[in-house]
Amino acid sequence: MTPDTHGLFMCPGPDASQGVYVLSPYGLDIIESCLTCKMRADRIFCDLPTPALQAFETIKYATAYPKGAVLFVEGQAPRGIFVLCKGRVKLSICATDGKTLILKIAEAGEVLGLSATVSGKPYELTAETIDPGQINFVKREDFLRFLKEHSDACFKVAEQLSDKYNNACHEVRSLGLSHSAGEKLAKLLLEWSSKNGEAAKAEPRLKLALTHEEIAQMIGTSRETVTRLFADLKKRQIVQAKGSTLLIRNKAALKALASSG
Amino acid sequence: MTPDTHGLFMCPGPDASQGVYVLSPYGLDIIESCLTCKMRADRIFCDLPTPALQAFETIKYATAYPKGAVLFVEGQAPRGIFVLCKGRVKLSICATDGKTLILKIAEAGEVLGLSATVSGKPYELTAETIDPGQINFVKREDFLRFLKEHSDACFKVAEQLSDKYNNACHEVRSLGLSHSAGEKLAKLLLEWSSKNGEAAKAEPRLKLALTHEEIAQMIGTSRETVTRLFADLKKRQIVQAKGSTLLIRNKAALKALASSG
DNA sequence: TACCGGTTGTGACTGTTATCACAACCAGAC
DNA sequence: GTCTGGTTGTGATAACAGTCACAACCGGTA
Repeated sequence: MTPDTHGLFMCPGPDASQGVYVLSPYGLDIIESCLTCKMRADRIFCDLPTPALQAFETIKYATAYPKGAVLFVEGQAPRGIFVLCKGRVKLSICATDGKTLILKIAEAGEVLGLSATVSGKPYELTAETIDPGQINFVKREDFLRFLKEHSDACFKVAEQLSDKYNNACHEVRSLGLSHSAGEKLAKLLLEWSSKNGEAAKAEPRLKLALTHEEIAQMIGTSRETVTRLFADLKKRQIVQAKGSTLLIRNKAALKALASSG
Repeated sequence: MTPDTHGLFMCPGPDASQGVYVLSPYGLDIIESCLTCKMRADRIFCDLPTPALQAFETIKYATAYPKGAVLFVEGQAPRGIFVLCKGRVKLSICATDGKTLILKIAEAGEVLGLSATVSGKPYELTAETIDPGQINFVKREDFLRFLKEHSDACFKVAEQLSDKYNNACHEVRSLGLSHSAGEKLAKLLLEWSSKNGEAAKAEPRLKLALTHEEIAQMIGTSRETVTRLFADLKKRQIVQAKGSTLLIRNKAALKALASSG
């Protein structure tokens, strides 16, 4: 919530030309060069042809971030894009009264601040790291020039933006068309349970990495309501908690809740 | 709500090479060629350099639509993009129980079905014309090829998508961070009143082109609530109705409502 | 004129959820 | 062990808004 200086924690690590992995200030290896990045192929944006990637290499700043760093705040003029290489980032919007809505938890491979950087309008949300990670920053002018010169990158950007739009539409559906908080929570749990290859399992399990407060902010309800809803789900044997992992015992019942309220 | 055959009403008008404007089946002049379109300069997407425009010309189908035509339905595989030249289009999402949420009323110059066409994922919303209009359709394969060949068009697409994302974020904010239906209605009225150069006026006026039912669908509430809210606003002298035009008599009060609830 | 479908206005009732207040709990620091 | 801050659990209360039901209205048409 408290914005830092410029959202830029420069990584003062050793000479980049030496090797691909260098030790960063926050105790994690940082990926110094995109050209040799092992994860590149899996990522929508990063999988560019070599010439584009080389050009990107010259304009990006590889930086390491601590937990809780604010990359940008909603309403700020766009400074540039943030390519999330490692770690997770919380994307939220926030009302004048302090009420916050978490839109999504961005994972590695996503590009943040893209639409604002392209359109020139202010960032429409706030991005805050929730664990230490690495982020490649590119200044707006550099990025726009890069896009004009590399049409394949430009197409990737369109793809990323489509993805984001898709996401936002889902959020709108969930917020606007649900009849109750229970319905929204069920939807969220099902969405979470469909990750990490748990989708097919009859009784998927998932890590509850967020507090009730944060879950409440994701579905636009109050903390107490979330607590009560969880209590109810447990009483009805639909879910079962084991420490911070949640076991979904009755997927069908959860699905019924998600679509009826 | 009832999907038509393919969302394509071919315009059987006279020879396109003859002139720019030809008479369409629905009694409106259609803009046959983008190259000579007078509105081109004002529109985000259409203002392309001549070579790109010429290429676009060869792949687009200029078609006239009646009122109430369904261009595409949420969940359908993307057939292509729809460039809205004239008329308005209602964009909505719809729950299994029939409850509908209107996301926005698209105006001339917007490109519809863009993100689905780019990403290949199903259309995320339903598009339905609300008055007769003209739409240029481009098939998905043609459009993707066009984008690869014309990087300036690709950049325009990124801009359009950014715009759409921005819009969706506003929708999320309004839906997720409002405390009451009154707050959402006030926000909507202020947004409407800031169009058509009425923004600066102390007592802006706006055309109420939608029914209470539709307004309810825009802010995710019930028809009766909208009726009651309007009655309340009138009683408190904040707005005043004159036929189908609404005069905002107390903008400050409306703003207060919009931000506090 | 009377009729009609769609829209708007209004009352009564009910369920959901926000809010406040406080107790219980848990993990880490000391 | 004790303290402490953050999290979770739970009750009481009030307000908001959805729903049903029906009356009133309005514009077009036969």
